[in-house]
Amino acid sequence: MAQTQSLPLFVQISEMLIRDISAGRLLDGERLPPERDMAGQLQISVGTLRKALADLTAKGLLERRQGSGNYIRQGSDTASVYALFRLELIAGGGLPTAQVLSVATMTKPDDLPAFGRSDVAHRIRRLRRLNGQAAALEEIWLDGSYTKALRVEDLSESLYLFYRRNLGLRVQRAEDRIGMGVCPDWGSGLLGADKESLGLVERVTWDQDGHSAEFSRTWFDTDKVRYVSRLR
Amino acid sequence: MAQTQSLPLFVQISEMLIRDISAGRLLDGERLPPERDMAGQLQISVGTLRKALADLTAKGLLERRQGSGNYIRQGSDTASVYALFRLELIAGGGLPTAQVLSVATMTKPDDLPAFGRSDVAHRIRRLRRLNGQAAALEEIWLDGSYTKALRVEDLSESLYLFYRRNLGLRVQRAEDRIGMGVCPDWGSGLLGADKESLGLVERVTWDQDGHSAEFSRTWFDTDKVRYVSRLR
DNA sequence: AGGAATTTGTGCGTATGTATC
DNA sequence: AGATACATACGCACAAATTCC
Repeated sequence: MAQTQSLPLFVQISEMLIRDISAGRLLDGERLPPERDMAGQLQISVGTLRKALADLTAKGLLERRQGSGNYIRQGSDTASVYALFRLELIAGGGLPTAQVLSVATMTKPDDLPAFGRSDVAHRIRRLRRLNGQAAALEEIWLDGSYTKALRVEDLSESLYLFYRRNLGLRVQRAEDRIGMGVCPDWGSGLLGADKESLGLVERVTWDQDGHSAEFSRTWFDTDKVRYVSRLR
Repeated sequence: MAQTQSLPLFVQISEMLIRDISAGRLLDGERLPPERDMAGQLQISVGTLRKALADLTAKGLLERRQGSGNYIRQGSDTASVYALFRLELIAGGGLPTAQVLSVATMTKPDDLPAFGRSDVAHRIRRLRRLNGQAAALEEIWLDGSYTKALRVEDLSESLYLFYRRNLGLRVQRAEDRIGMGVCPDWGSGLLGADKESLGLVERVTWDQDGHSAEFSRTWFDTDKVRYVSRLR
């Protein structure tokens, strides 16, 4: 099992299992083979497998029952397994898409809280939709230490996928502050009927090394949309 | 290292370190001894110590740097280390206290979402304060499967401590839904000036076995208070 | 600049405890 | 009560990152 210059073995196993769940090869409620058997099939040690399974548990995809077995727990959304937070329609669900409005790089304005290790940051403004309907405005400040430049065409639908694949940045932890706020100038009109007051979530995220990576604000109409955060 | 009928060793170590941080015996930025030395001092194996340290990392209290060392990262709030979520004054901080208004046990009303394994639930209503000032109303529905009866005098300041110590219930995961709502009848007047609309967080929590344990609603004045959730 | 020493990360194997079936 | 299966704990070897000289 030599595996230099690739991801750690337990990460490979964990991601393989996540793919199996996403693809429907492992179904909700299904029981996995005993750890020793499974480790034997995969040609890895029990300890390594256990580390991969602990990862799935942390993501809420697995339930481990001592004396019983390991059971797949497929969350409501398999697509956004990596997502710690999501927007959803009050009615429930909604297909999420995101449209990048602008990207800019500048020295951090004074009204931002302290985060990251650089004086500069990339500002990403997005309009997020659910089932095609405008649902929220988002302004993300990514610390300048991860990349020098950022272009609109770099950004795929999933920011976190881009962060991970292109910048080597993995978001490990986040803190949300929930309150109300007024619609920013640049977003006026984009959310439909103008409201005096919108739901506002301010978020700071941290990377795999414990450094704060992003500060972001998300404005949304609380009559149409809910903001869901998954904690552990 | 026999340790029957007490908490696992790695949990004991983790909690000891958290107490050390809270008490100021370990300061922000401080570097811990090498793992092997530390394990030797504590008379435990390196693997066990590593599990405790992983726990601190997950809580955002430690930064581990390969080839360098383990560094204390003291969050803004040392007191509520166990908390996944907290209320704070917009100005920042505030000493949290909670006053139980009522406890009742009944079959679950229809307007609750599906959670837990029992048909009955305990309803706990609390008034939460910050620096003595009324900050939020809270209605918690605890699934009936954890205990038959619940009395006001059972409940300590920290519900989660009570859950763990008396009910064997450890909250492992939670999901918050953020929106707006109107003040419930039973709480009118308690939050001071009547508002048309309050911040509302609906929360479902899961126990160590992956069963949903609680459903709760928290109402708060978004002009005075912010709701903070810590994700991982 | 570069190599050695230090320190954490990964992976393996094993023994024993404890919950479930 | 016995078998099964996960949980905890120990120890070792080597890899990778950092630091120091």
